[in-house]
Amino acid sequence: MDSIQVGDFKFRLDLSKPLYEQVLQHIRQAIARGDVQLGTKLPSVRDLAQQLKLNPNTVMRAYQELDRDHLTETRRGQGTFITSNSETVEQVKKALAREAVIAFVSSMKNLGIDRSTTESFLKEVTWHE
Amino acid sequence: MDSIQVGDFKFRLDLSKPLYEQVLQHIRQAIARGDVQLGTKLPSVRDLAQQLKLNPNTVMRAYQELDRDHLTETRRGQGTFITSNSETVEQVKKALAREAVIAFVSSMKNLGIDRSTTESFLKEVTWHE
DNA sequence: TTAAGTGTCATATTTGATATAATACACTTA
DNA sequence: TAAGTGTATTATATCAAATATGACACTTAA
Repeated sequence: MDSIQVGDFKFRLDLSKPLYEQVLQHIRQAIARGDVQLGTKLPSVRDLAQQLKLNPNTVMRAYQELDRDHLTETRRGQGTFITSNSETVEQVKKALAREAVIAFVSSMKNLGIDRSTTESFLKEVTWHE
Repeated sequence: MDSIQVGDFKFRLDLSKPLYEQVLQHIRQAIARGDVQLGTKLPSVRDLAQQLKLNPNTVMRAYQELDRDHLTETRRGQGTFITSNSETVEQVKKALAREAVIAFVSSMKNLGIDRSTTESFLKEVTWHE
């Protein structure tokens, strides 16, 4: 259990990818899953940085990308808040799902694996929700 | 069409990932797909490097990883040859497919998307072989 | 008004993986 | 022997990521 709980969010960081990207993904997924209430405030840049032992700039980069996707809104002097627009969340969620599907299908096709075989592979996976 | 044909292999390199990794993937996928005959010789390290305008060390790194997976065998002074063991190829192919499936399922679960919804997404994809 | 907490910006520096450059060595084959 | 193989070594260059540090503008509550 090398994951860190900060507010409503759980983070598990490693060296496989850029840290700012991992922070971004964790928060984005929490929002997409509905693990956090819409409209609530994210931890402050400095807070999160301190708790994750990261540089504030690294956290800020993640927050700015969330803003770009309109998953968050930043109010100067107040903080960064999760959007209250559930439709935006739904759109982003679908977009991310689509990306994942495209990447997956591409991988399988690159291996020369056809549709039905891919579906078979998928059926073999035990799916703990 | 910014892809380069070298022997039986087609390469399309970009800046999204390490070059040695892309070279590795292209060759690995060609073998897995059965696009190249088992037992045949890969382009020499120097040849491939020259044609792809890469450093020989970069190509060598890709070749060494292929060797590690036993997809190729290197004979000193002769070159690097694709394995003749079709079972090995089949194993690697399955392993790569499994990896892709695992990663995909993980992504979908991280988004809070269940199995049946995932299957629906998959059905929406047009699958040109 | 003030102080603390917010996001933001700018600049410089460090770090680590990637890639290149240039040689050299050992082996095989024609 | 010469040309073609893979391999190893050392040095250097490059670039994105991450850090360090300090400053600024705004909001809120004391």
